[in-house]
Amino acid sequence: MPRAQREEQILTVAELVFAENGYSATTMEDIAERVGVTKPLIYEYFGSKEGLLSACITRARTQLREATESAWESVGPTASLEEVFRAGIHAFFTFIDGHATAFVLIQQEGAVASQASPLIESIREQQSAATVAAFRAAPSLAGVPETLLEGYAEVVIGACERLAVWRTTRPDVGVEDATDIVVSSVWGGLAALVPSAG
Amino acid sequence: MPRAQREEQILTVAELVFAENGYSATTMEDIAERVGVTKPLIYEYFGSKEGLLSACITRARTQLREATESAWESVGPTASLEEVFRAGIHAFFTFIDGHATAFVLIQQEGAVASQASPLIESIREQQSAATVAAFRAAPSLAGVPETLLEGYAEVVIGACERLAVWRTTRPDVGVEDATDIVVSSVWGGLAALVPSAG
DNA sequence: GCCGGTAACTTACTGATGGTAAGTTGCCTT
DNA sequence: AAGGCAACTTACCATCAGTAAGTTACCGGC
Repeated sequence: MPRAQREEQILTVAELVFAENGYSATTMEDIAERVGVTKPLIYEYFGSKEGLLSACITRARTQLREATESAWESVGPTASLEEVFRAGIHAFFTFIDGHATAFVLIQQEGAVASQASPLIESIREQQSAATVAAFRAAPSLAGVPETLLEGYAEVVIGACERLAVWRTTRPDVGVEDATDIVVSSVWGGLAALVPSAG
Repeated sequence: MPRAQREEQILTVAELVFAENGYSATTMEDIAERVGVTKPLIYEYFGSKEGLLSACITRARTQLREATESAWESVGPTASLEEVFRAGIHAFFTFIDGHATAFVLIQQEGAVASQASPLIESIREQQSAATVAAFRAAPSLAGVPETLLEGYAEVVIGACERLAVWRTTRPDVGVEDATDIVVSSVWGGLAALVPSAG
């Protein structure tokens, strides 16, 4: 099997096993066995156990960001800032619903090495940057200082991630409900930034 | 040395070492050596490596919650809901500023066992519960449904934790700035809940 | 249609480390 | 003094991350 394809396969299996058993309880042989190869091949491709986790998280975070960006784009150019805002949040919760293992994995970020693996951190920043870019694209937010915009983006992302965790213990809270909670709690503050409207 | 005292000492060292090197890169002997005891004693007291991490996280989260609650209490009974709200958030960021290792540790939660170890999860819930209780104590929020209140609490906590991470790469953003960002982005939504005012 | 090379993959191993069994020391109570 | 328990150690095992040294099979060039 060609390398690229095998790597994808390993990542998929690893994501599942890491999410099921947790990082430290998972052995490289568990993963190798379920893929149908032997350990050294995985080391050849990913370097180390942490490297494998990093690769899994990077892929999951990239998928998450792409899902969000795609929602922003598909909302149409005539949409109001609030519509764009809501669409992104809705896409976030929808993605989590369909990729539970990926999300469990993202929470295992802390398991990876000390000096916050710069790779992981850069991927994380990409999502903040994308959110900031979405804000900045809105003409109504033109005059708002960059730092404030970044702070708001972090607030929204933090709120979404935490609510996603909360939702795993509250099956009665659907995607729409979660979206409503985020929008209604944070939208007011964001709207207050735009000079003209409220 | 009496057990209770030794346990505190071990927790303090472990918190430091885990925060410095990350969970999987630290060995039990690293910790034992820096404490000045041998491995089996730590196992006697904390059961396992994960047990030790759990104990560290539990202590750190408890301290964090207590700092927040204490701020709520000391704000006085005549304070408005907004003042209470702001005081809690301010206390949060102040605590993080003074306990960097504890906070790095809290982010390592994901490193601990599979299906979110019930112990860790219960500690996490304590903070949400405390925040909800603070909301509920406000007469103006009397009629708001419980689920919504819980959702808002999660939003605020998520926003604060994420901003705290962000702040580690933005030294120019002080405690006051971070507090302002959270209050200004989320307060509007919370205020909208109270029937009479806006 | 053989042949050199490389990509995909394996067997067989090592060292580190999480975890444990079986003590040893010393204080504290009776 | 004796008994017992709490604090702590030495010496060990088993597992698992990581590696060295191959082996197989495909693929391009002559």
